[in-house]
Amino acid sequence: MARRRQAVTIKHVASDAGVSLQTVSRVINDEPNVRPAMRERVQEAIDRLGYVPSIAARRMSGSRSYLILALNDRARTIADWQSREGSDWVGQMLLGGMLTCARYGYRMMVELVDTHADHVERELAAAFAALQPDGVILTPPHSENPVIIAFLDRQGIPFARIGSRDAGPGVPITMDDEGSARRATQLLIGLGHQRIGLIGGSSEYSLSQRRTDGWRAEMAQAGLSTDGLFAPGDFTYESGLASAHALLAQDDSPTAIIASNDRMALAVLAVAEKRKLCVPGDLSIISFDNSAAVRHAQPPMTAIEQPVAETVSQAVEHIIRELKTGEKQAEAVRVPAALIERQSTAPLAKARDNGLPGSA
Amino acid sequence: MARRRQAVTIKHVASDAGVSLQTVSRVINDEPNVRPAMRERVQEAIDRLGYVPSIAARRMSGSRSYLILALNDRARTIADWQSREGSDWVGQMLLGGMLTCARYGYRMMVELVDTHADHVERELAAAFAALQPDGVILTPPHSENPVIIAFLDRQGIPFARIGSRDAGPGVPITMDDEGSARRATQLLIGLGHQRIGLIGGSSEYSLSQRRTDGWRAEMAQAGLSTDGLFAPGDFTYESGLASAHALLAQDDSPTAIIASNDRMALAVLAVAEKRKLCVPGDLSIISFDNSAAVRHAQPPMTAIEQPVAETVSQAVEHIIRELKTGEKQAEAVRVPAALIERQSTAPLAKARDNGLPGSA
DNA sequence: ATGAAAGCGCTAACAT
DNA sequence: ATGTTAGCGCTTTCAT
Repeated sequence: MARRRQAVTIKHVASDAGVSLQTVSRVINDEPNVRPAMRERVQEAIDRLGYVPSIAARRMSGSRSYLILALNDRARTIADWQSREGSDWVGQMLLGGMLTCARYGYRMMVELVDTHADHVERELAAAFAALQPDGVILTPPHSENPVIIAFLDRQGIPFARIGSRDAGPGVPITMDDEGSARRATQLLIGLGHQRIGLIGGSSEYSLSQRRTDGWRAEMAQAGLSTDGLFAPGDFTYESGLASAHALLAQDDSPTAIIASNDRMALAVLAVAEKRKLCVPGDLSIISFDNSAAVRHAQPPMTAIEQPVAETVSQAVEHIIRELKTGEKQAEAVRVPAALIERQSTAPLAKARDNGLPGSA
Repeated sequence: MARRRQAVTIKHVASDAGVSLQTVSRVINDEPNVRPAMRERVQEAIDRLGYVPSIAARRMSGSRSYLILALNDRARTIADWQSREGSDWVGQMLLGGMLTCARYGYRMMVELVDTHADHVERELAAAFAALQPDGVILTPPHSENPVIIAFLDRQGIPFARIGSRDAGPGVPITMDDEGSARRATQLLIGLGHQRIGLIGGSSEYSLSQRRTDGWRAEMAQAGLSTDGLFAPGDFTYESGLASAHALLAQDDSPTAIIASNDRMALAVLAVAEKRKLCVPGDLSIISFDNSAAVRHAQPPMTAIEQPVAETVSQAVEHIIRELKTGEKQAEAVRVPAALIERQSTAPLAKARDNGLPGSA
């Protein structure tokens, strides 16, 4: 193993440009008190030598690590990767996060942490001691884990909480769950549906509540009842099956169902098929989460896109801004989500009202 | 911005245990020349204080960075993420890579690099200067980029080349492309097919050639001709459409087609539908790459699983072994891939021979 | 088997 | 506006 030292250091640049280390440091950190001519001379030496500062050395001298850590739930993330269902949270995070980080000279690293477990704190402390990140992005369900939030607050480190609207330390950023649920409900109402069911998400996620709230609010505004139209779920396919069965077994069963994620939407589709209900002829379905499986389902499903990349990108922007200016962002951010119409939603078939299956 | 210093350093541990820094260093690095009793005493102090070494400080003193860099092609990776088609290379890389790294106290970082471009070298040098990784994992098409390989070789850094079988510096690791192609061909021959077509992958990837070779070899072994049964492709859906049309427009068109990736397989399915061919009644299809879209297609497709996670995991193991022992692994590694049968493959329908569509 | 001293590349604090 | 000095936390010599 050859000892791999930095090939070209700030010293080389300094001697090449005939200035002190400090002046070079000022140039690379874009600090004041350097005359333009001098700045130019130093920059030229930097370019000529191909100098790039070492992150490790910068961190050592008590400055930035230029690292932003994305904290994801270990069990969930691994399960998602293993299922290969294409609900590619981490990929979308990296898409938004890495590219935005790169624009500011930062890098993004993914770290897996167990939400449940008494050792969260130790795990976090270890990751921080090893990596010393400058900022952190929390994803659900970490975004609302009081232990994690308190830890980050104590560190005095800027962080974003994705999927949370709670006040408190850290910037809360959501993907407008309530608004999306309202828009989905609106779409169905516009198609003539009146009995619109909703399968909720895991109560561990506050966004589940917000989606349910949005649906209830929109139904109420249209003067429609939600009695017997809510079924609980926990984001698993199995819970989707159970809830779809429960909703559709009723006398006055819904003519449309909104599922709080993609797997439960696929479950609704499966149940509809089993009950010989045509989608969208007899039953309209809308999925929260526009994953590959949803798009390739038969029929392709109307879905709400989760703008994960855009959300993480904004989170990074906030963190870096706070790092630079020191001012905390107080207000919550809400990233709009698109509703994509496909073939799982259709006008309510009148024929069904007289009890006859199928159309005229 | 509070100055964030290391909370507990090697100094704290040393004074807590009443030994010198050096002894603590020996313990955490598992070096010899420490008496068991002393080792234990130090370890206890480490545990009590929750000490974790700083990666930056370690790197600074000319030792490891405990970082393994995964180099992915920028354009391709971003396009994959944006398409959201669920062919989740990076996710699977992280699944295999991060977890294996963690077992050895390493971390994995993803870095995007342009394969084409005169500035590859500068980009690489910058990433290395900033991050100083201990090892690198090259993914296609980087795995066969001579500029990148030469650069890494000059650095004297251990690296793996995924998807390459070429000799040279770095450990070549493939997912047994040739064997998988043979097995897919075998399956179809076993079902009675004789005219088995193949749509090749981009010639920029050597694995494309290996897949084609496997198919040709297996056909030859069964005494079957491949005349007019090969169509070129470049992994895009569009190229899949063109090639499927070309193959199926012939008089003596194939009764089965193997597509060198998932998108082209989906294209074959679309073309079959347009030509009123039943899958698998009139045409069997096998996809290289078992992505979500392939599994949710109508019908769900028989596919070859790309064991990306396992492959990257093995790559990490090799790199860390080389880091520890200093000995290079010479032989190429071949990770077996599973062939998953679904409903896009079926026995050759005899009825079709007399020109009548459908079965008896 | 253990310890002491030097230095890695950089920045903060303090000169000038 | 520029330079000098003193570490940051750790590992590598080199003593003992």
